[in-house]
Amino acid sequence: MRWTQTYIPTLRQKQTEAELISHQLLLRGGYIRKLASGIYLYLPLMQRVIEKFSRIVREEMNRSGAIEIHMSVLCPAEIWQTTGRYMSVGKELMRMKDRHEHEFVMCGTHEETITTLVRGEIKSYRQLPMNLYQIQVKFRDEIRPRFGLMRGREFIMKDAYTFDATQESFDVSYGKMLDAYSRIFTRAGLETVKVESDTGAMGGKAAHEFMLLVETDGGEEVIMICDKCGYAANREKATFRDTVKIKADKEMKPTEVVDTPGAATIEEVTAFLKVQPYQLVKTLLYMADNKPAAALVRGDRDVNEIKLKNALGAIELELATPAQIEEYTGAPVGFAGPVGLKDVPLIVDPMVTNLTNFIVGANADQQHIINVNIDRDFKATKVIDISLAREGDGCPMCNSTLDAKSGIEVGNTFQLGTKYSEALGAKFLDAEGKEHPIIMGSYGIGITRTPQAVLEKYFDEKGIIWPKTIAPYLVEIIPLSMDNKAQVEAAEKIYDQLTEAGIEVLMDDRNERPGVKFNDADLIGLPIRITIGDKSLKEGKVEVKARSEDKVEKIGLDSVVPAVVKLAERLN
RNA sequence: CGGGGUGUGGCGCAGUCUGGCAGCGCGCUUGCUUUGGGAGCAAGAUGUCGGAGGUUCAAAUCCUCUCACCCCGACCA
Repeated sequence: MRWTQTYIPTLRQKQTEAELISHQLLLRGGYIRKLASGIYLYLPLMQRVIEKFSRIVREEMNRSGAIEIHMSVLCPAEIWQTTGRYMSVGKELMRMKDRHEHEFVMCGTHEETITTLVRGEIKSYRQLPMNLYQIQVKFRDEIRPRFGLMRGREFIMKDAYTFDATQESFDVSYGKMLDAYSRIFTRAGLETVKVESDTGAMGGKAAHEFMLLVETDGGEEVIMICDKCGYAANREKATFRDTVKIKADKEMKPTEVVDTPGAATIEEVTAFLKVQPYQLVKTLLYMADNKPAAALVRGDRDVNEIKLKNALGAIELELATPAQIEEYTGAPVGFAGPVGLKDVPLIVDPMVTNLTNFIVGANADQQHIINVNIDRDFKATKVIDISLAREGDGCPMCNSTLDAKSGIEVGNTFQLGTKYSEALGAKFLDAEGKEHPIIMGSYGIGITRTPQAVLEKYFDEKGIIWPKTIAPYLVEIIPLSMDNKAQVEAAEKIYDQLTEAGIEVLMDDRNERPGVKFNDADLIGLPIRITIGDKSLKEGKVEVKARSEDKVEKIGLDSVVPAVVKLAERLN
C-alpha cells in the first residue's frame, strides 16, 4: 500500500482527550477517531490491526474445535426478560423500540440469543458438546466511557459459547478454551495472567479473566498475585490469609459505653482510646436494593463491596447516605454499631468473630461501646468473608504473601452452569432418555481493546512498536526524496519484490521531508523500516532497521527480501 | 447521578475577569528555494466564537436556558 493511496491522518500534537499513552498513540498515529463519547471509528491502519488480531483469534478458536457463526446485534427484550437480565443488567443495557412499539435490546453479550438459537435444535446428548463463537460488535451503554477503545460503549468482541451434557465434558470444553486463550495472547505478543474473578451480572458458578499486567496508568483492575504458588485473583474476588496476631482475652468483660468526643474515624478513635485498629469493628451501613444492611469488618480492614453484594444477593449496592445512616442508627456518620441496631441485617466478616472485647460505635453521637462480644451482645445475620484483600496479606493457598498488580482485562471465561439453559428451556435427553438442561460456558476476548492494551506495553517516546503478528504492515519503505528518480525506482523495485514475496508493505510516497517521514514511521510503529537515500544507494544498498532496535543494516538491492525475512524472524 | 472543568478555523491554544476590528502556533493553497530526523522566504484561503433566548448603541466576553465533550466517583470487558 502507498501512503498517498490510503488514509493515515497522523497528528503532531498531543490530543487533550486522551489520558492513556495507548489511546494517545492510536489517535496521533491516525488509527482511530472518536465519533461520540465511547464510540470510535477504525481507520485503515486500525482496521488492519483488528483484522490481524481477529485472524489469530479465529485460527485458534477453529483449532480448538469452535465453529464460527454470526448473530444479530438486536435482540427482542422478551428473551432478556425471561432470563432476568433485563432487570439485573441495569442501565448499561441499551433498550429501544421499533416502529411497532416492540421492545428490543442491543446486545452487550449474547447468552440469551445463542441459548434461544440452540434450544430448538439440540435435543440429544449425541449433538453435544458444541462450541459456537462469533466476532461481532457489542454495545454497552457504560456510565462513563474512557480510555479510548479500552472502555468504549461500542466495541468488537469475540464471544464463544460451549454446550455440554455433563460436568466432566464441560471441564474438557472449558480447558480447551483456556488453552486457546493462552495461545491467542501469546501469538499477539502478550504475556497474560489467568486470574479468578467475580461472575458479576453474567451469573454462573466461576469465572476467570486473562489479564495483561502493566506498569503504566492503563491498569483498570487490581490483581492479587502470589509469587510462590501462583495464586492469582482479581481483587474483587481475592481471598487472603490474615496475618495479624490477635490476642484473645480469656474472659468477656462487661460492655461499657464511653464518650469519644470528636472521634468518628478509625484513626481518631484509636488515637483517643489508645488502642490498635484491629481492636475495633467497623460497621458500615449500605443500601442493598433500597433496603439497609450493615457490614462489619475489623477496624484495620476495608469492605469488599463485590463480596458484600454477593453475600446479600443484591443487584444494586451503595453506601448509605448520612441521612439514611441517621435514620437507621440514630447517630451521625462514624458512630454506627451492631449493638441495638434494629431491623438491619448484620453481615459479619469471619475476622470479626475471632475478636474479644472489641470496640464498636454506640449508635449515639460521640459515643462508642467497649468490650463488645459477638453472640453475647449482638447476633450476626450472616458470617461471610467481606474483606478486601490488600498487598502484604497472606496468600490463601500457601504461606507466602500477596502482591498487588495493575492489570488490563483482555479476555474472560465464565462457567455459566445451567442458568441460561434452564431459564430459556435449552434441554437435551441423555442416554437413558432423561431430560437435562445443557451445561454452558461463555468466553470473551476484546478484539478492539486488546490491541490497545498491547500498546500499553509496546511503545517508546517516539511512538508505537507493534509486535509483528498484529502490526498493520510488516514493513514501511521510505524513499527520502520523491523527486529523486533513482530512489523512487529502487523503492518501487523493493516494494514489488516484498509484495511478491507475500510481505505486507506500506510505502511512504508522500512528497514530504525526510524528518516528517521518519517521525511518522516511528509514530505508527511498523516493525521494519527500509530507508532509501542517496548515501547507501550510491553503493547499491538500502538501509533496513527494526523499529525496536537502533541498529541499521545496509543491504544490497537484490537481497532485501531475505534480509527482511531474517530480521522478522528475530523480532517479537 | 454527584463533584470539577472545557467548548473560539482541520489540530493545539490565547482573548472572557474589565463588552468596542476575532487572534497566535501548527496544518492547508500557490510560487521559488530546500531535501538523511517535524525546512526557508513570499503571497493567500479558512470562523454562525457549541446552540437558543435575553441585556446593551455594541456581546466570544454579561444574564438565563440548553447541548456536547473531558476529568474524579459510583458502574464495567
